[in-house]
Amino acid sequence: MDDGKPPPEAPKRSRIQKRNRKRILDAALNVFSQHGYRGATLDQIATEAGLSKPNILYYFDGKAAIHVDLLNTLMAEWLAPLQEMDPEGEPLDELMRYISRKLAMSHAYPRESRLFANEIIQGAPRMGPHLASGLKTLFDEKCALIASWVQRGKLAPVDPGHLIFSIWAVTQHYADFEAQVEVLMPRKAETRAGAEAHVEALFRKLLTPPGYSVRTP
Amino acid sequence: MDDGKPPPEAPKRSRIQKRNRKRILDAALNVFSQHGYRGATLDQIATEAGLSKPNILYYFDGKAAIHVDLLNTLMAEWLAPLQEMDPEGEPLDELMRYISRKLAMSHAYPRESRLFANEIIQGAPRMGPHLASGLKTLFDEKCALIASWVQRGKLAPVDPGHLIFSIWAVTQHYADFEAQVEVLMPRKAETRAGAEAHVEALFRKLLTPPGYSVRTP
DNA sequence: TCGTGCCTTTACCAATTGGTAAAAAACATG
DNA sequence: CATGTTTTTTACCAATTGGTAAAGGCACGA
Repeated sequence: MDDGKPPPEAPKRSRIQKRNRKRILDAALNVFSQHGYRGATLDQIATEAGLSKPNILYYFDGKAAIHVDLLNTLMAEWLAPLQEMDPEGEPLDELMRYISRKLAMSHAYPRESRLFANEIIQGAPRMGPHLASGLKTLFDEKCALIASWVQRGKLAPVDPGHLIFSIWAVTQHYADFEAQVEVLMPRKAETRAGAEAHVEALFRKLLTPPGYSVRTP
Repeated sequence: MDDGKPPPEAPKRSRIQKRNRKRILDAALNVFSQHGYRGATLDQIATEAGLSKPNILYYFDGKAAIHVDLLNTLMAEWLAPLQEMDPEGEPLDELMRYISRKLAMSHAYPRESRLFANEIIQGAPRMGPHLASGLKTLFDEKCALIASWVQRGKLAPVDPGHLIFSIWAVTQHYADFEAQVEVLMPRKAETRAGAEAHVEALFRKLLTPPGYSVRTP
């Protein structure tokens, strides 16, 4: 695959460039995550960034380039928790820790979650290759790892792929459907703690292998 | 609330009107569900419907009206399974049946699911009232029902609100993130059966109360 | 045959879209 | 302060946007 951005080569950006690029990306994250690619406008991004439209096009090669930049950055950070699931660790602990980190990320970075959701809902037109290469590899690798854990009896029998899907679904739901959650469950502080407990219980019950240290003998 | 459309009064639409309105709504469902409200264009809807743009505006009072019509229709059908969860039935059966129906709907109506997802992700700007009134009432009612089931020991202790959220999240995920699922799990026929089994196991394990007819004594 | 009411098209609009050219301003550095 | 470079603004542009006005078509009963 081609890298749109050069991490090994020197980006050598001036102070001003770094500051303004960050402003633009932050504004674009707001706008893209709320309206999707086509629904977002450069004028809106410019206004939100406090810059003029031509000035934005001085820093980025067009609307698409901003979107791609956001998506690239996002993917790397987004997949880190899954990547760090340790084959050497205790299987149930590793999975529960992954779930917990994923849920925490949804709470901390709801805009990123919605940006990603928007792109996927629209059929991933600007991210298809990204998915098929990087994500697919990681997904398959971790599926195999989970399958081996199941085989060794360290986890209850479970379909690894669908397990990962349901983890993503449940955790990201709190970010992507925030508007709905807030209407239906207005007390915010409680919601977060409740979500954590619920998600923890949901997956612990699913994954705990039979006869694994029953709490009520 | 005000009704945009008159269900009690006679809609009295001609053959042609019924046919063309259906065409327009179907085309609009495609476009809105893929691009969100702002990303959708009347020209695109018109082309997909096989009609001219002014002709579309002969049947609907503008882009917003089409969107609202779709959303109204959607909400009614979308909530039916939850509505039909029977207070008199066997709790675990009722919930598992609801989950199964919800998953089936996501498979059968992915466009509707994505239309709804798009609207919520964007902060539900054209559906806030709808959520706060109709949905909230139903949600609270069913939460109370589930809570009473838990109280009677018919279900394992669970937060009803978060339970419903996780049911929505997991089931809708297969529709909303279809593009991702298809990349990561290419064999389609198996995916559907696997999803059903996984979701069933996930929630059955969560909800089955302690000592409820253990399969492996 | 002629209306008449429903449907469709043609020809427009003003506003907004992503994007450009080039001048002007700000900045850095000798 | 003079000079070259980086950044920002001004003034545009063609294409697309949602929407309108008005003229045509079309079926159908009197």
